[in-house]
This record gives sequence, structure tokens and C-alpha cells, in this order.
Amino acid sequence: MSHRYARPVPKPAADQAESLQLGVDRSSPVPLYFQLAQQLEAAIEQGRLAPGSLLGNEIDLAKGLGLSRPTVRQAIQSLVDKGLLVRRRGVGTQVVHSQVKRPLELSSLYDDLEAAGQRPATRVVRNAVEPASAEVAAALGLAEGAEVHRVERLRLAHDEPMAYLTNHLPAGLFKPESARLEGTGLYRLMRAVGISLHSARQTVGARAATEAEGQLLAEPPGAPLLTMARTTFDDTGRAVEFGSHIYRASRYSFEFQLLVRA
Amino acid sequence: MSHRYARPVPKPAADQAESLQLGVDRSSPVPLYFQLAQQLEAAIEQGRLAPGSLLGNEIDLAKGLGLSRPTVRQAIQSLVDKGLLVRRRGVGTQVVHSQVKRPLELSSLYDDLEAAGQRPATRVVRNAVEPASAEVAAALGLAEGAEVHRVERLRLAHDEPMAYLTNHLPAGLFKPESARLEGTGLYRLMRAVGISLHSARQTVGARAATEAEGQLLAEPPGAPLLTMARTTFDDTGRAVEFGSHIYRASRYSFEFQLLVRA
DNA sequence: GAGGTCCGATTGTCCGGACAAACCCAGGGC
DNA sequence: GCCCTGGGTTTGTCCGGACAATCGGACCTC
Repeated sequence: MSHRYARPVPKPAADQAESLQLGVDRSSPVPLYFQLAQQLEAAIEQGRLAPGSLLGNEIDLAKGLGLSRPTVRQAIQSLVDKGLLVRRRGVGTQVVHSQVKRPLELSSLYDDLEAAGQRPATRVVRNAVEPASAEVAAALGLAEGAEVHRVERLRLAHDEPMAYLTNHLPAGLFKPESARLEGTGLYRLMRAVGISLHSARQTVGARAATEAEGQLLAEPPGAPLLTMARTTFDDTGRAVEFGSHIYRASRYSFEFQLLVRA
Repeated sequence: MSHRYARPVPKPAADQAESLQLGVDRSSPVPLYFQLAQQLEAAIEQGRLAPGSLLGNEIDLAKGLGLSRPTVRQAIQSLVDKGLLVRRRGVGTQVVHSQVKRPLELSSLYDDLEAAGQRPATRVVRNAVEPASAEVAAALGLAEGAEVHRVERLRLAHDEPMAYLTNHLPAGLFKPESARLEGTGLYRLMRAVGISLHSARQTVGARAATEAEGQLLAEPPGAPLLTMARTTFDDTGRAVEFGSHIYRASRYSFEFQLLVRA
């Protein structure tokens, strides 16, 4: 008991570039820092880089890969921003050991369900152009009475109702066709026509189901519903979508990851 | 109507460094890029930089400030990450014009209420050390039966119950004293003793109130409640807190901002 | 043995430059 | 009038280097 090696992980940290099979392809159009970030992320997810272990120092890593230090730093920084790595001056960069998943995408319910293997289906209940109500106009930044598409959809999983989705889109942005809405999510359609979704503001609450809502979702009146209202903006700051949705609380909940801002 | 100037904002974009009173203090210990970022952010918030307007190009900006381009880029990038600016190659950097607020802090209910001027109050109902249940142990990454602090609090605003908060903390991390919990939020106490909160995983749902829960929150049995379960991690990835909370849906909802990952 | 001090290691900040890629607009060709 | 091409502008990527700030352990002193 005379000797102690208290270092968290006394890893020799030799040529990680080789031991982790890191290496970049300079003929690829993919940026070098991005290639490196992807490889590191894969190594972390597959456990080849153990949680808590130290990454070799930036200078050696750069030398081993034939890159400059700024490029290596850019790669590491992108993973720090994702919450996968933590840097400590004077110590090094280590892998966070926790089940950090994804810091909350701007995701659609459709994609969520599909990723969970839930066989999502959509029934378009309504799809029409109408003048915007005061609430919708305010959310979208339009004049009251301006024309908007109104889309109402029932979302099912395994043939069971999950949620009732009501969306409003400024007319002229693009025309959501019912046939396509049945086969995929709204966001995927919007991205497909070149709208680059950027940010969203959303409110999540709960309330008791009305009679009509109960009918739609196969719940008794008064059953707790999860509500979500969301306004989505493109990268110029224009509001491109306002949705107000209700979910069966017995079947659905929101799960997400938060990162503290530096 | 023969001439059209379709440029979004045909701003001459001369010496913005002067017109916006930008300038850095090289004797300050605050990093240069951070000083610049703060000044730009202030200019945006105060409207001196109008939404949609173009920032002068990076090279001129750097020259005007006596900084290098990488430093200016670092400042701009930090604001892009916050969602305040958008870059377009070949075009320039422009201010997003939308009511982007904050991309969701890891905030405590206490701070939220205080910020809203709601005069929050706390009544500590229970504060004891006990063995961890299976659920708590799993959430905190401890062995079942390991000692944990269990804290139950009733949170009021304007003397009305708002939420009932149940938290579990690994014993030995720090001792949450009831007297201090009455005066502030749990997160503030944890930060004060040097625990650096880093990320959290949370689930938001809804359910009907039980008889006992209704009593606590002054709601009838069966009333819809908003539920939130959260596990918080420090920057080494250790779980430092697990909370499972219920909110009166009639009085409270979650509101937050999402940013799309690049 | 306890405490403070020094020092090597590592990341943080900053510089100056170079070329590539994407975008917008004007001009020319049809 | 319409399409395509070209050039100028601006950001994106990458390099190599320099010094400062911070951390943690080793060493020395008392």
C-alpha cells in the first residue's frame, strides 16, 4: 500500500491515431475536421474510446494524423458542443461517461415513431386554405385574415390513435399535398422543397380532453392530454409553420436532452 | 417602376466598427473574441443591428477592430451557435429576425418563477437519507439500496401551490439543508458548493391526479397534471440528481426554444 | 508529516496567410 | 424574353506558429 496511482485513467495515450484507426482522406470533399469528428464519435459510441478516458493531447494527435492543431481542435470542439467530450486545461480532453444521447433535434413525431419501430400512419382529416385566425396570424407574423393552409391529421401507431395534429402554414410557401402527407412527416416534406428549418419555440402543457377530442383519440372525456404548440422558423427568421397538437398522455411523453450553455 | 433594388438590405455596410461603437480592450483578461461577441449581442438586442441586416464582411471588420480574422470569426460563430446570426457563403452574415430568446437553459423552477416576478416560496415536506429504490438507483447509476438524500418540496407562487417536487441525490455529494432549500432553488445550492451541472435528460408527460396528489396541489382528483422526470449530470458524466415532479397543468406549462443542429 | 512552491503538461487564445466553394449579379448569346 | 456563362464577393477550410492560463503532481521547507 505504499504506492498509489490516483490518476483517473493513467492511460499511456500513445499513438491513438493508429490504435483507433483514425485517418483522414484528403481527396474527399468532406472537411477534414468533420471526418475526424465522425471517427471520434463512432469510436466513442462503439466503446473503443472508453468513458472517462483521456484523448491524447491535441499536438500529438495532430502530428499523428498529419493535420494542424486548429483542425484537430475544430473536430474536438464540435464533439464538446455535442456534449460527448469535456476539456480541462492542464489535464486533457476526456470522454464524458454517461448515456448522453442527442440534445433534442427539431424532430417530427413521424420520425420519432419510425425510429422507435412503431409503424406510424397518418390520416389527413382536413387540408384547406382559409383566412388566419388572430392566434394563428400572431404566431406566424401575418396579418389577421391572411391566407394559410390548415392541415389536420390523425397520427396512428400500430393502428392506435396517438395524436391529433393541427398545423398552419403561410399560403404560397408550398402546398402540402394530402397524398404525400399520408406517407411521411410534414418536416420532411418541407425540407424536401428547400425550406431550411432552423429553430422553433414550443410550449408543452396538459389539459383534460373535451368530448370531441376524446372521440378522436379513443379516450374518455376528461382524460389527461399532453398539448404542444410550436412555431417553427427558417434560417432567415421567417415563421414557416405553427402547430398545435394534442397527444394521448397514456401513450406518449416527450423525452429530451439538455446541455448547459457555456 | 423601371428600377428595382431587390437586395434584402442594401446597406452600404461601411465602418461598422465605428458606427456600432465596437472596440476591444486588450488589457482586459476577457478574451477578445468574447468581448466582441458580447458587444454584437448587445447591439442586436438593443436593435442597433436591425434584424435582417448584414454584418460587414469579416475581413473589413477585423481590420477595423485591429483583430485577426480568426478572432472575429470565433466571435461571430458563438453568436451563430446561439441562433442570433446566420451565415451565407457568398452573401454575408445577417441578423436573424425573429423573437429568438434563449435555447433552453438547464433552469430550475425557482429561477423561472422568480424571473417571472412570481414570488416563489418553498415548503420542505421531507428531507431524509434513505436507501435508494430500484428506480432511483437506476437513474443515478447507484446500487439498489445505496444511501440517497430524498427531498420533497411544495413550491408555491403567490401563496398558491404550483408543483410538488421530489428529488434524490447521492449521499456524500452534499447535504441539502432544509433551511437553505426554503430560500432558493436546488440547482443554485448545488452550483454554490462547486458542482458544475452539465447536462440533463428529461421526460415530460401528463397524467390524472390521484386523491393524495390532488390534496397536495389543491386540485380535484382526476385533474390533469404535468409530470417531469429529470436526471442531471455533472461535467464528468456522474449523475448528481434525479427528480420526479408534478405540476398543476392549469397553472404551468413548459416553454422552450429549439435550435437545429448543424 | 503538513504545508507551500515550483514546474511540466495541456488546453485557451491569437495571429497572418492561403486557397476553395458557394452565391449573386451582370452581361452575352440565342 | 430566356438561359447560360463568367467574374467578383464572401464565407469555409486549413496551415504553422506563438504565448498565456490553468491544472496537478513533485519537490522542498519547516
